[in-house]
Amino acid sequence: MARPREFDEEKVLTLAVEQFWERGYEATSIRDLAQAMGLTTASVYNAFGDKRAVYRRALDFYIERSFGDRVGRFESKPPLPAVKAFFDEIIERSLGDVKRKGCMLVNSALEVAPHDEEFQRVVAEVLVQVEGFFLRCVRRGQEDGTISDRQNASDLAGTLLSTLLGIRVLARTRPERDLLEGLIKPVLGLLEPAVTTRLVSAVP
Amino acid sequence: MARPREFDEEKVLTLAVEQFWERGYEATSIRDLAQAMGLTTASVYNAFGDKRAVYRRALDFYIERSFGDRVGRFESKPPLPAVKAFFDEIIERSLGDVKRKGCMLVNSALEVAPHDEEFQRVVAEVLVQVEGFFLRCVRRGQEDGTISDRQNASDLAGTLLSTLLGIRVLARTRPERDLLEGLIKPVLGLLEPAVTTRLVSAVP
DNA sequence: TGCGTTTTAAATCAATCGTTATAAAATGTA
DNA sequence: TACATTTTATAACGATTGATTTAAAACGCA
Repeated sequence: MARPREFDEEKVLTLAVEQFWERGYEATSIRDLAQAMGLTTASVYNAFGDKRAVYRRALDFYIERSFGDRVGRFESKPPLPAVKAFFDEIIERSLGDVKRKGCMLVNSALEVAPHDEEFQRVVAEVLVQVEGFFLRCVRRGQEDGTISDRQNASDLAGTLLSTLLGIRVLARTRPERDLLEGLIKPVLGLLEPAVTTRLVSAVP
Repeated sequence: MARPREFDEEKVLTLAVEQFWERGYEATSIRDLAQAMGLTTASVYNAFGDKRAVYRRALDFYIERSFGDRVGRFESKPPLPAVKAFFDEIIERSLGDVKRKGCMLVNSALEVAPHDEEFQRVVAEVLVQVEGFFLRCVRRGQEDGTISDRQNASDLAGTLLSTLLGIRVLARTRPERDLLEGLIKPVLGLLEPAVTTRLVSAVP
């Protein structure tokens, strides 16, 4: 019926993600983008619409790739190891981030979302999902006694979420292993059941 | 000797901060900037150099105004109340941020610093200073017994720093009081001395 | 009151911005 | 094989970008 596309949409979207992720929205021109995707500007506009639409698709693609499977992958583990493994992976990813791209969701939360309602909604939804993952972990752990119940589960989930975001920002300018691995220790200690409390009731 | 400036440097820098803070570096054109500062583009270039130089001066001005006095203001308080008051103020500032500008230092940590060595150094230095403030608070508290010593002081300082950055990011898309005030509770709980431990040693 | 100097204002520079025509190339279907 | 349709490549659109030029305006000092 018509001339077929010469490119694979997933492939060029991966390249678009790479470009926007590294340089951000404003600092990436359509020509930068087209070159990174291996397309002409005409093809970009024909296939995706305008620049904002490409960014939208790229961000969705990034979110799907970064949060879609990961949550499920950790949720099969016991609660405390799940949280620990989650942060271990984030720290390793941050330390291995030679180009200092950080997390594209955090980047768009600061550059794009504040001036664009739609992106604000998208980012907020993902943050709610991540918070939900933490909340389910904490609840499960508090029920089976593997996570301390001295603190409210919702509060703890919020603490974990803000810690995650904090690491992502901090690693952007100070990707130091000691700093990142050190700061996570007290947070994980917060989750561990208090042995001292058991000792008290065991003494008499 | 020559024609005097018609503007006050501090005043126009305050306006430049406002513009860069709200829109970021890339999304702010020289004409946006000049208009916000109430100057012509020629005056901007004559007085400051190029766009990057204006941003540099604006960021320095912001840092001085935001971190310069604040640290000293809290450091006169007892350690735990100092940390608590610091976060209370950050939360109130975040919730009152109608324009969702967030923290200009965090913004530049993500938009400018990754692609500019000089700004990377500037941002990193401020983060080290804030970490130092937290570290001094924790150390003082651990010495006089008002802050728990179950966790390493450096680790705790890192946790507080990442929590601060996390709040700044989170509030940008989800400025919800319950969320922010909730997440800070476990972090402060982390600092409080453990009453149970004292009970254990008091029993025999 | 001029002189030297700097800041202003206005216009303009080439380059790049996001976006779109135009027409050739490439397909399935008739 | 010719037609209808879509994707390509190339070029160009007006607008805006960061930055500069030119000349008038405004001072201190001689």
